[in-house]
Amino acid sequence: MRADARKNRDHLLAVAGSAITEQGVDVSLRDIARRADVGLATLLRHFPTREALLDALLRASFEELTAKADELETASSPEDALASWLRDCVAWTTEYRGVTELMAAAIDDAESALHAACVTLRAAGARLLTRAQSAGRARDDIDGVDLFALIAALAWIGDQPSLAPRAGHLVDVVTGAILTK
Amino acid sequence: MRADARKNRDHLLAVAGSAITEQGVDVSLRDIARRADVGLATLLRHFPTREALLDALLRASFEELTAKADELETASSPEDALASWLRDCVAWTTEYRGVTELMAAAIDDAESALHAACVTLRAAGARLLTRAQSAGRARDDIDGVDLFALIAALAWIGDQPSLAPRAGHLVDVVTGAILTK
DNA sequence: ACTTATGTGGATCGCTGATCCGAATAAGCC
DNA sequence: GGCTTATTCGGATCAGCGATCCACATAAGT
Repeated sequence: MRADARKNRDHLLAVAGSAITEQGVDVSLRDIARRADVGLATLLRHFPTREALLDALLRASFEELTAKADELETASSPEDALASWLRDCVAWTTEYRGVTELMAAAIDDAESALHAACVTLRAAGARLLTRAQSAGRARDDIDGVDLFALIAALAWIGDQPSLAPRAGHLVDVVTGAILTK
Repeated sequence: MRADARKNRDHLLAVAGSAITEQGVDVSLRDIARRADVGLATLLRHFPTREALLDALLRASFEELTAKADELETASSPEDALASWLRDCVAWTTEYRGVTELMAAAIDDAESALHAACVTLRAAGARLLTRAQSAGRARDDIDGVDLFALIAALAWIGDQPSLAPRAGHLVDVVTGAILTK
């Protein structure tokens, strides 16, 4: 990649990061380009879709969450690992308002740039769930997809200004429903 | 209201109903106007915003759900009433893909045309919850807002094509978390 | 310094919802 | 039935969106 292209790409990612943090993932791509002093076409060549931009922007976070799951798998009790990871996932999405929507859409659209990352994340959660179930610490009538749905739904609550204050408590309520006493 | 205006209004509501059922609440207003053989301006004069259109379209459903809550309050046991109403609410939203988003936004935007209906619905749920709590059948650490958030989140799951198949089961899971044994 | 392959961004397209205002028309009156 | 007037209508227009095209600028390799 040419040096100027690399510089534009990095700069765009940085600007997109702040713009999305401020305004949510639905921020106008034209605005991002303007704030980066770059033409809209340039932004769209580096990141052909909004999903591609978010994929580049969130890749590090995704890997972090997946790694965290792996770490918890050996470092904590099955129930603590699951509860803690669930909480981390929900907390993470609050940084990127609206990202839950895109992830839910990406999970069953193999063409989406975010698809792979979402599937990996879901698999990481499924491992923690299976482990807890094997230990008799989580109910057996849910699977990885259910877990992903519940996490996404709780994250969605965190995205709604009116409901966000309850998100933390409701994570506890749902966690209690997943874990067996 | 003039006869032609009334006719246009009713026709628009009917067309909007099918369009939204087919394509979700984000359907283009221009499309609705086209399908109703009417100018876009006419649609927008009758219903100045998408929320106003949905308010007119969903008013009957809202009243039905509220009435159902009132009826259940006397006709069923506290726990059955709550569980059944929760299920009804979630099932209802599946008819109007995307409506959950708008409701969550309307609940803390007093200017929204949907605001009043959402607040009333939330209050109806809160009454059922309080009754179950008084009977010792529901956990005491949640309130009407939490219940609304949970219902909305479950409805949101039902809106996501990839997660919708799990919605029914997850309603049971969450219901189990709300009710005490 | 020159050539070439790469990157850029203004212009444009089709779409969205919002608004304006001249034309059409229903309702009320004589 | 014919006239007047207040209401309603909808084509035209605007600013915004993401997507695409292509003449131009420029970095990289010789």
